[in-house]
Amino acid sequence: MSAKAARSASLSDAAPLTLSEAIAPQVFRALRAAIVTLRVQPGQGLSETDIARQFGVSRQPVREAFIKLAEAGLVEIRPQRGTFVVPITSRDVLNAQFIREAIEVAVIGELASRTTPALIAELRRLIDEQRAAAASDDWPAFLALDEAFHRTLAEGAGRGQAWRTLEPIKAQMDRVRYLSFSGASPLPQLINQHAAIVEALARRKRAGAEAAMRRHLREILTTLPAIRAEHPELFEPQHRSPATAA
Amino acid sequence: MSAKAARSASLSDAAPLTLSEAIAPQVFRALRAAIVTLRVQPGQGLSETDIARQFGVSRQPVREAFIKLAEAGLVEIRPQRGTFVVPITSRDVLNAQFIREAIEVAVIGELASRTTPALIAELRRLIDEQRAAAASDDWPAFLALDEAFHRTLAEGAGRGQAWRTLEPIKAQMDRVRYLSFSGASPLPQLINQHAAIVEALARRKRAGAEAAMRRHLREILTTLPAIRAEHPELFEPQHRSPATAA
DNA sequence: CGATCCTAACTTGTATGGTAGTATGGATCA
DNA sequence: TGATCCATACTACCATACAAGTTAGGATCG
Repeated sequence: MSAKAARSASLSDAAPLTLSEAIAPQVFRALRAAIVTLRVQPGQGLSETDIARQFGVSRQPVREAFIKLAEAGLVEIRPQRGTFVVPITSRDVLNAQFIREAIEVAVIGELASRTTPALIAELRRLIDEQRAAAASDDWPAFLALDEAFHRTLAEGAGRGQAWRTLEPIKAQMDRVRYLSFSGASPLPQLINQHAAIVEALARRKRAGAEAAMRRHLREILTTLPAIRAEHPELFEPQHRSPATAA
Repeated sequence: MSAKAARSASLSDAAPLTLSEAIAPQVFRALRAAIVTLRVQPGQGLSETDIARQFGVSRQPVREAFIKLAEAGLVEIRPQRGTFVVPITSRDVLNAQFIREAIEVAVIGELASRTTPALIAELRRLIDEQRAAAASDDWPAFLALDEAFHRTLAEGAGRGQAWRTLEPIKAQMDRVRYLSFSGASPLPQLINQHAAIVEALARRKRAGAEAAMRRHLREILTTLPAIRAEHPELFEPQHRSPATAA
């Protein structure tokens, strides 16, 4: 059909699009997942008409999904020109990390003085499951369990709302995290950091819990350069390397 | 025309709706301003058709504005039922305050070690203007200058992006701040807090600057109960006073 | 051969029509 | 008098049509 450049072959692979829910949010989630898992790569153009055809719906819900993706900073809508997946930029990743660290450290600080044995047990159960996922090298499962771990912390502190506002910001980091499965951060190390956080919480050591969380969340700062070096085509072009051009 | 309950008489008062920009964001900003300044009050219903008529546009851009308002937590879209301005809830205000404090304290902490004389001068200039606004009891001008003060801090720390992500969250607090003009927090006190922050920054006292910012941002926590008592109709009904329900 | 202009095929933005679902008010019946 | 049922008038959501603008490519002219 389209003689244009690389178009994603199939976005609606695992997209049954139930009718019990509005279409627009379903399309949004499907596209976000496709972007975060890099099935559609930075720089690629997304056409409302094209995506609508793939999902078998009209342009309207697709358009609304595009707007939400743009607010999350995953695509850029250029009026009358096109919509494009934005490249990963160190600037955006670092900014997302900064915001996430500020909020999650504050959450863990509050939680240290109001933690309950039930919560500690729940967190330890999640860590056990993470060890199981690591043992079978199931990276997607670990990502989901990691997400559950941090969300449980936020909800335990009564800050579930804060976690929800964090989600669009986290999306900026998720593409990098998805690339980390190549082994940038060994899973046992991440899991041990989780364990250290829970240990400090169990002993109600506020400063210790905050420091442990900070160390954990700064892991991405050390892995980012390696990932960028490994996949330069996914990142924005380097500022100015004097000896590269055509 | 409409025999329904109280409809806002005129939303398009100061809404020329320039053609050089897309309509949807303009409608969004106009509606947000109307909600934040309480020209449309909590509980009030907003109809796509009605608003579209008032602005002289179609329903589509109005719908997109509604979606963005819903993401900011200012309205609630109930499918096939209607869109309603959500009441102010202590829970949401407290949550917004929590997130804002976490981020702004982190920003001021970073800024303490990288501040410049030019930035300090700029901040002091803003404080002078705030004193002038206070002297003439110009509350809207003070609100704008307060916003500029905090934004300048964030941009000075190289965290302008963080400030932008904070904006939709701040909207939750803005309705309360708008009500504060009745004198909940005396302006000189707020300005002195600003001055204390800048003073700590100028002396590069990181802990002091963080503490001063924390004190400043927690001001709303003390004024909130009074404002709620003064305008109970703008807030959600009280949770459960033990002597009312079954 | 080279630069310029113009046409045609895209893009997003907006307007309008139609559909499914919900709330409301009045008529009907016990 | 009271409760129940039903028709009507809303609502948000989706589909489709149109408009405004941009870009790419080919024809034309120098």
